Amino acid sequence: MTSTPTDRPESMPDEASASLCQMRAKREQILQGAEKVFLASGYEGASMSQIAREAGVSKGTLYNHFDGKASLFSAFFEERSKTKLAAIEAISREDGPDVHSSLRRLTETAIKMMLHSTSMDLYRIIVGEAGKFPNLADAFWRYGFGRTLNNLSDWLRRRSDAGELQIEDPDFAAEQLMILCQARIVHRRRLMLPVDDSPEAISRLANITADSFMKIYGPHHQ
Amino acid sequence: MTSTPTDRPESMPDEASASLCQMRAKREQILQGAEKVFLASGYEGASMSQIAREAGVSKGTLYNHFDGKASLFSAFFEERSKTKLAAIEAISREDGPDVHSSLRRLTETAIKMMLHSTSMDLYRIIVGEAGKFPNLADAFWRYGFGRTLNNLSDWLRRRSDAGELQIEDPDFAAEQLMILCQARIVHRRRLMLPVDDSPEAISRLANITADSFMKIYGPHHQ
Amino acid sequence: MTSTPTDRPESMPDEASASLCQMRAKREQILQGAEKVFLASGYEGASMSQIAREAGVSKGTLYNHFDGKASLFSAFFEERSKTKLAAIEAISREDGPDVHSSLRRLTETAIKMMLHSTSMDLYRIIVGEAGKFPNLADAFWRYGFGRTLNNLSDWLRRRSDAGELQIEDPDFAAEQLMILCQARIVHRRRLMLPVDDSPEAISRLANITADSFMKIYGPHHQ
Amino acid sequence: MTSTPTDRPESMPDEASASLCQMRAKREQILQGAEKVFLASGYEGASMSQIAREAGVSKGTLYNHFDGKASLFSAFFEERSKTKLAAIEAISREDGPDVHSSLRRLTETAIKMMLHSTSMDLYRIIVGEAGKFPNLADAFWRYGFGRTLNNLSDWLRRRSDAGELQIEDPDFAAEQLMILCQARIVHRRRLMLPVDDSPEAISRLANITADSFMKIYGPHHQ
DNA sequence: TATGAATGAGGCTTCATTCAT
DNA sequence: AATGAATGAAGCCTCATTCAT
Repeated sequence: MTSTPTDRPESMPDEASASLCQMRAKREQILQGAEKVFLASGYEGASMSQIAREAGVSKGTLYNHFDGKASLFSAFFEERSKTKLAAIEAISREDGPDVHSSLRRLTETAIKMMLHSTSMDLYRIIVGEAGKFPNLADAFWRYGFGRTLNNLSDWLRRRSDAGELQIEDPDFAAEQLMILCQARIVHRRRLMLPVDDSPEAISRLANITADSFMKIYGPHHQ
Repeated sequence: MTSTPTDRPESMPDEASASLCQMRAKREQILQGAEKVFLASGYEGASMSQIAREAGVSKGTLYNHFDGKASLFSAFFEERSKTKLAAIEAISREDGPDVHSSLRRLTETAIKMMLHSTSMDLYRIIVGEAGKFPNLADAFWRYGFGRTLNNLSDWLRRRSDAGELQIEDPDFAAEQLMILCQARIVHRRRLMLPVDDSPEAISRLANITADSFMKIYGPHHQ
Repeated sequence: MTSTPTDRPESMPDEASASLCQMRAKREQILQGAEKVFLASGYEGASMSQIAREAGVSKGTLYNHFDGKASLFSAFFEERSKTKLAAIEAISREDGPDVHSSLRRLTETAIKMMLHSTSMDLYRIIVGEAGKFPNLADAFWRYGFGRTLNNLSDWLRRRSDAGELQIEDPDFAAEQLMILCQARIVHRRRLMLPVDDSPEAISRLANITADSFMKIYGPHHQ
Repeated sequence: MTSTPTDRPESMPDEASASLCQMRAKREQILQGAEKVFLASGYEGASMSQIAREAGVSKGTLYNHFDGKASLFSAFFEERSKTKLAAIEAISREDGPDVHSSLRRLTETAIKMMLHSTSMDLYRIIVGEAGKFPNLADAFWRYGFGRTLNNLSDWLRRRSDAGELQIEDPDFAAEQLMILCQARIVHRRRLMLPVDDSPEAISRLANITADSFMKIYGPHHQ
């Protein structure tokens, strides 16, 4: 931001920067191969050869960039959690007057998000491998669920402060909302059970869920 | 030919029954080894040698009783789903006059159930391997979650019919109740995240959850 | 032949003879299973379990009747060489006046004999396993090829003595005749090469072969 | 970029060619181990460990060079059929005036050829495994017997055209000659039967065989 | 730094054989 | 004598990793 336009003039970009670029590129290339294979086969089921083939590099290169299979797996998982996990970010847009319809939009977004294939796959991976890679779940939570919960919690607090909702513990309320969104579809999908996930079904579920949430935290009619 | 009509009426003490007994015993022995190893290492991570060692039988014996690794895994998973998955069964005991306190007991039971180590481990396994063993998730659901949902749904319908609750879709309500129970503790535990699962924390969560459910489906104050 | 009808009256046929019969029957049953499997898969390729299954007996029974796999294989091979290997036996029928047409019948018989599936399979087995079971080839020769050669040699000697053929070494001549019969069809079939083995092709080959033999050993036209 | 137009004109001494050389060497090394073991034990009897040990490489290396046991076996067999199977090639040297003595030389060469240990071993292998590897017999025929037959057939046709022999079907005559050479010694040796294969015995047999052939196809004394 | 051949441990499975019933 | 469960050695193959080029 505050850097002058002539940052790093013409002195050293010859090799160092070029090779750095290439390194980064190769690394990303490898991570893409790793993503494909790990998501498809899990940690134990994946093989370094397969990853190398998928990434279009040699097996040796894998070991030039990462310490080994476990290391590559961790890198892949954290990297992808960071970049590919969706979170409800644009929540401030929902600061309009109608809480109820905002909630309906939010629940629908949340359900779709959790059904998204990458989220699903990462969830399955992390639940399956959490025993072997306990630290990864943290990244998964931080970049995925946790981020959404924070945003949601802030929003709920604001609306509660505004009197539109009656929430004592916004953190917990956010978590309740998110978990309610998992009923019926998301929960079953994680087990690969057959389920109707048509847009209509999702929309219907989102509405009921928002309604339920309003019943819990909506302003009491008295 | 000359046997009386009451030939061995209640049993068959021959060798057949003895050897059958032994077979069953060995099978169970193997399943116990399999359980230990599969729960600890997952499907791919487990090795037949390890299982044989843990079960105290030779590697060959594994193949006398099961067709192979996948078959043993399926048998272990279905068997354990059937026998070890808890479900809320004794729900009719809760047919007392006070719905709210019944619900509190139910939520607490449900949370404890889902936190139980076997349920947890089976959940982690099945989520991780559902892609490779799609039929197993079905067993997991049928013997675990599904059974509880059915029982709960019946109970809710009865109380709704009795006017103590106002529920249109008891199946869905049951699912909402169960999923609400997973907020905060169960959900985090599945990812091996640190969480306060002390009895007090559980009790508190159970109460809040029951309260929330009552807000959704309780009789409207008029 | 000279036995009275009351041979072995009623004294001992109870168990001993009955059990002896059963033993023989089981043995034969096993040998049939062994034949099927060994012919299909060779010695190393066959498994005792497979043989037991095919024979309809338990694996243990195999070891009650034979010392082990090698022993069973030897027994099967010798037994089948003895009973199933065809040899040109009814050669004296060919003592009619016309040597040439007798020869044509003989060559056709010989070719068909060597093409017969059991002969073929036994030949393939013994050539493949001769290194491991050197003694078996002897049985194969004695009951198969050798027997035919002897018969043929005798016949040739007789016709030579009768002046119809001019043969100095009937043993060798017999061998030449038999080996000439293997040209074109038999030889190729042993290698599983595609070949026309229709009755017409066989008949044609038999004729040419007989003609060739007559050219070698027929009475010189003077 | 700055390379002269005569950049590496006749070879490519880079790493590529060096590593290619090494690959070929290792491959040959493996094939030698395979040859030793397969010839001694047959396909099923051979073990990959044994081959690796005999070849002086690790078991894994076998699989870097060949797809598996069957693949290695095929490669070994075709390779050895191509390079080690003898065929009567220098047959045109026999275009001298004396057909009979040429034939005697040919028969002796043929008998020795077929008795040669590699031919024998390959024959035994292919007859034993032709059921499992049908395509290999083809290679065996093409590089061994078939090649000789072709050469011989051409030669016979020439001598027949020259009026020295009277042959209508040179292909078949060639096959008869070759098969006649297998009487007595070759045929028995394939079954590992004891046989006198001294040079004198071979020479005697060769002469008789040539004589017999001349009786069939020699110019008719009129 | 990129390559990919080499390694050898270890995985799943089959097999001949034994032995208690 | 018949059974078939148990055994453990051995078979084929794959894998993560190393290292010379």
